Amino acid sequence: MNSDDLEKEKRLLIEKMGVFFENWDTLSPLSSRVFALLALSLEDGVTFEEIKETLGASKSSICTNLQLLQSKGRIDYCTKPGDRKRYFKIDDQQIMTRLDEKIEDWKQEKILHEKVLSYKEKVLALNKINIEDNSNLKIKISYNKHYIEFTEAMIEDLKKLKQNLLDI
Amino acid sequence: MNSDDLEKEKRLLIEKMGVFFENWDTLSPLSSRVFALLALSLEDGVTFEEIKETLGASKSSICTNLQLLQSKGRIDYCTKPGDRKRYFKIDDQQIMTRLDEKIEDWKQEKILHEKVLSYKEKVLALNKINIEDNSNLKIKISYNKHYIEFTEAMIEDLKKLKQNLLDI
DNA sequence: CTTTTGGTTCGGTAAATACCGAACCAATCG
DNA sequence: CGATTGGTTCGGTATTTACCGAACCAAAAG
Repeated sequence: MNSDDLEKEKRLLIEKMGVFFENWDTLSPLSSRVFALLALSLEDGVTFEEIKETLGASKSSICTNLQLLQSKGRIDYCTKPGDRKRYFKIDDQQIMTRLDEKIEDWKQEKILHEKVLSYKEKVLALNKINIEDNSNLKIKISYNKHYIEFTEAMIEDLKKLKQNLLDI
Repeated sequence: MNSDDLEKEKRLLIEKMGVFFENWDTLSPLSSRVFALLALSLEDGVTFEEIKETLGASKSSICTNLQLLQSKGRIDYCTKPGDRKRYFKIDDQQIMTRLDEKIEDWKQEKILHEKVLSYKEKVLALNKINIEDNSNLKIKISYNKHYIEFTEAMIEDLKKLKQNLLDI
């Protein structure tokens, strides 16, 4: 295993992670590869120029995608005294940020399903349908309620995982 | 609350759920609204024609998106004896399917981070860097390891949630 | 105060995605 | 059998998204 092989492995990994994160975190292809590149770095940060060169993209695209990733809380940068360059790196908080986003998403899903349930109950009331008379309906409604419970459990689990991470 | 108000509430909900599921489950706008419509139905299924009319989309678009949702395991249909129409409905298994997909995603994320760690260790080895000499590096590497543990915990939690759902 | 460096902004193009209409097929009906 | 119903397929267009180049700005160096 020499330096060349490692460079190849790096490029391969950037590509693999790139494809994965595109869907996983809904990033543009380039954003995703920038993120991957930073995740692989052992330095204190990677410069604009180096990112541009390794990914072979234009200055402007790199810039926009760096801004995008920063605004999403996925990366940030630091500077070194007497050096105007920015050293981009993965945001230390990014996992937390993403966990918080996931929690928000599940909360949203829960709220929506509560609204679905409430809508269905209104329909039943308006049409004077007794749920007990129709086992199919009964199953549907109880399924809804179960799903809401499921989202609650999911949210609780995510909160616990978050707390575990904070405790490290 | 009359029938008209309910119809309005339904359309509003379809729109809200539509927007949400587009990102949540990476569906096309129309797919997402079809899914929402089916989720709100109290009947045993909704016909092609009714979906088309409520969503005001073309026959072909409805068709393609119904196929897409079926291939993703999000919806399916049943037929009624002596009736050629298909009655589309939410797939009973869809939550399971989605949970399984989530588990697969986290497994993938775990694998990728293991590869990142392995890559980093190779870089250190090649450059004969002792991690103990550099607290920054040490933190980075241990962060990686913690993250892998985190993905494991996440996967376990998801599996438990899945089992709970199966037990209902 | 000109030049260079590091990065941003904006207008435009290329590519991907979502949707549509028309032609089509297969099953049923008259 | 031809007509109708229920749904599919395919070619094309509109919209969105991703990216680029060129002009630009601000800080520092010469």
